[in-house]
Amino acid sequence: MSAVTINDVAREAGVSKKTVSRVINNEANVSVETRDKVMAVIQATGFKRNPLGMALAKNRSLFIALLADNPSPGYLQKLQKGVLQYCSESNMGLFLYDCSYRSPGLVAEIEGFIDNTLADGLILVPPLSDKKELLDMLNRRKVAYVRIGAPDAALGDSVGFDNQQAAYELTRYLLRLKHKDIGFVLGHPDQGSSQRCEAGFRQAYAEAGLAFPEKLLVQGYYTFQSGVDAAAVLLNKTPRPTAILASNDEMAVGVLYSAHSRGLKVPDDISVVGIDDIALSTKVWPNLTTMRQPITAIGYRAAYKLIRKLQGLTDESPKNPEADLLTCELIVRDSAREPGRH
Amino acid sequence: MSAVTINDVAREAGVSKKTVSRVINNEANVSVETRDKVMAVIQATGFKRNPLGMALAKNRSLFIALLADNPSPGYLQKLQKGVLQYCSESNMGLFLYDCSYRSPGLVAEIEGFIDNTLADGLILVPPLSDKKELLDMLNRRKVAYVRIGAPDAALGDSVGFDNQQAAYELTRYLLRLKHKDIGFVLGHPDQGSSQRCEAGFRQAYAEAGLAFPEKLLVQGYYTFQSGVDAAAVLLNKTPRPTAILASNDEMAVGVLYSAHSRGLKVPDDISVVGIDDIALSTKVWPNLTTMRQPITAIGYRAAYKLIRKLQGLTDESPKNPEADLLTCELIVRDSAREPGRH
DNA sequence: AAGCATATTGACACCGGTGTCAACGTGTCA
DNA sequence: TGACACGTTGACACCGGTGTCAATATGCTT
Repeated sequence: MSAVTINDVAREAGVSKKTVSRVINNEANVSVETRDKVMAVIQATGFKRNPLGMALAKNRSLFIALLADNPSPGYLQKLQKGVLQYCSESNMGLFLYDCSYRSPGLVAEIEGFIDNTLADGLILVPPLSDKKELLDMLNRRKVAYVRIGAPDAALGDSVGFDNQQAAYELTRYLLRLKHKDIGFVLGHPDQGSSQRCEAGFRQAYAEAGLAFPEKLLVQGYYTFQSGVDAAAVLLNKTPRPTAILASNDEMAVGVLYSAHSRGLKVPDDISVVGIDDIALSTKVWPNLTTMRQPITAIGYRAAYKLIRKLQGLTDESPKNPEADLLTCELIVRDSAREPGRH
Repeated sequence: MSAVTINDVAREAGVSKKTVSRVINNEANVSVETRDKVMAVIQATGFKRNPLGMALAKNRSLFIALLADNPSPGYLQKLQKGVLQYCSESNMGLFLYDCSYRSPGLVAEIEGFIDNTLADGLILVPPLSDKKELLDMLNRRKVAYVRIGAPDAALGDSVGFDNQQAAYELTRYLLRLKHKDIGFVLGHPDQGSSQRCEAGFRQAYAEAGLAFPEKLLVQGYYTFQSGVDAAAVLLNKTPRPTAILASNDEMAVGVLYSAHSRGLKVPDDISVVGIDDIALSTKVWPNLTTMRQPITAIGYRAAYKLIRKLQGLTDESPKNPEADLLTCELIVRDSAREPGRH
């Protein structure tokens, strides 16, 4: 029990505890001498303010939570890393909460979580970040949040990146490589990012003056297994597509797997590309060509926005809204090349 | 603000707030009528106890934390899942904290984290769970903890599985397949699990009456990259080993990668096996033969032990110490077979 | 020198619960 | 009937901080 309390410091320094409170909160109107005296005692005793006492008095805990279900583990991992990093830097505690997007009691469950922890801010990972009932509940209870995903003024603050742009550029890349029959694996139909990806595919085809291969559009769900399954469908088509573009890397790795298990060589027999650049993409063979999404940076930025908001500070870069829509980058590795070069 | 407080309930029910406190804590010596009356008001108002008030009064938060650095992301992911599951079930909040095992200020940093969050229990993931200075600090500050890893009476409670047994059985499996020249990739030299794996390898060789191939023992660090590097060394040996056993799956996948990039076919040209059975092992091609470690169950059990301890309850299975040393299981997939069957 | 604005400080109540202890009513035993 | 154990209940202080407001000291104006 190193439990030095504010009372101990006050007594030791010969001031009231309110004055000590003023010093530790850096409030104005404390004379220099008093401040120095109190600071000295704080140093000497190793006093640390009890966050629970503060939380109770201020009705504001110093905890935020990351709410996620688990579409692509690698995505979540990188996001979590960025969030955690800013939390550490700003001495905030980060709660973790796993929930199931499809659970009927989801909103009540999350409400219970908030009651249990009194987290005063939440970071919402897709597809949670698009769930209207959830956002309504948070607004009603005045719980601050930042959404990961596409900006939508009606839904509140968000940090994300431009899926459509990513899919567009990636498609253009494949078209430049002279692929004609490209198979597309969509993301989860409930998630907006999936539709934006599709729009990107179409946009690239339209600009190239080509007809979009509707038959080669297959539904996926952002999971590895859905990538495996989608590829199984695509690889049975005649003519077989010469390239497959998956809406995230987790699925692209599933496509890779599916191709391997049919004895197809990547990229000789078929090219495969994804979006995200998760750690997995450089652990599989061949390494995945992908659009890099700065996931960790997004997590960091989301935590930053949320915590600044809680502290009542404004975003330091209000003139710079694109800071919340990070850009992607094509990472060329070994899973795609020109077709028909056996 | 649904903020119904204990005072509101007390007033409404016409009793003192202490009595309400008794009811919500399920204390004895409350008459049935009083209890029912209070319960009714609680239901009607939707009262939820404020965990911060409780924490302050009882000097016991309802939060625990998972402390980890990040050797194998897939391992951590599964562990986290198990921990989170029990936390949800018991209404505990789970803080996450990433730290760097090698950081010189590690102990002070973690102490700061505890001061910020007042977590009253910690789950320590290897290699943190072997760090003597850290455990000393926690004991001094009376912070409860449960270690993930091998039991060691001197170090405190732990949950783990038997690495030596796993390595032993896996080696036997390869020997049964008639492999002679097996390459071994060790884990991180600072972690006890690594030494236990090595002991398992040797034990299997000794029992089979074979000389242990000292030259085929290579240092790894439990990371993907260290697996890649170790395999690069092993694959240059003459004669080349016909199988490589890595001390975890993350490294085994690295070995797989290394083999692929030299144009070797797995398992035709070389067999590769790992330990853990993380999600990654079924996402790579070919699927990894491995010893399954019930990682999620270990996380669950660790959270269980910790939280029971905090509640002052004893483990429900005291006569069953092996509940804390979970058993492993050989999972035969496609990355290993008899050698020389081109 | 009186009048006033401003800076500094502390007393006190309060945040939402829990621990201690005394007061009360009831039943049992001698 | 008195003594005593026991079950039930509430008054009050307390956990460790913060908000409000009044008290005091200081400097400036006129």
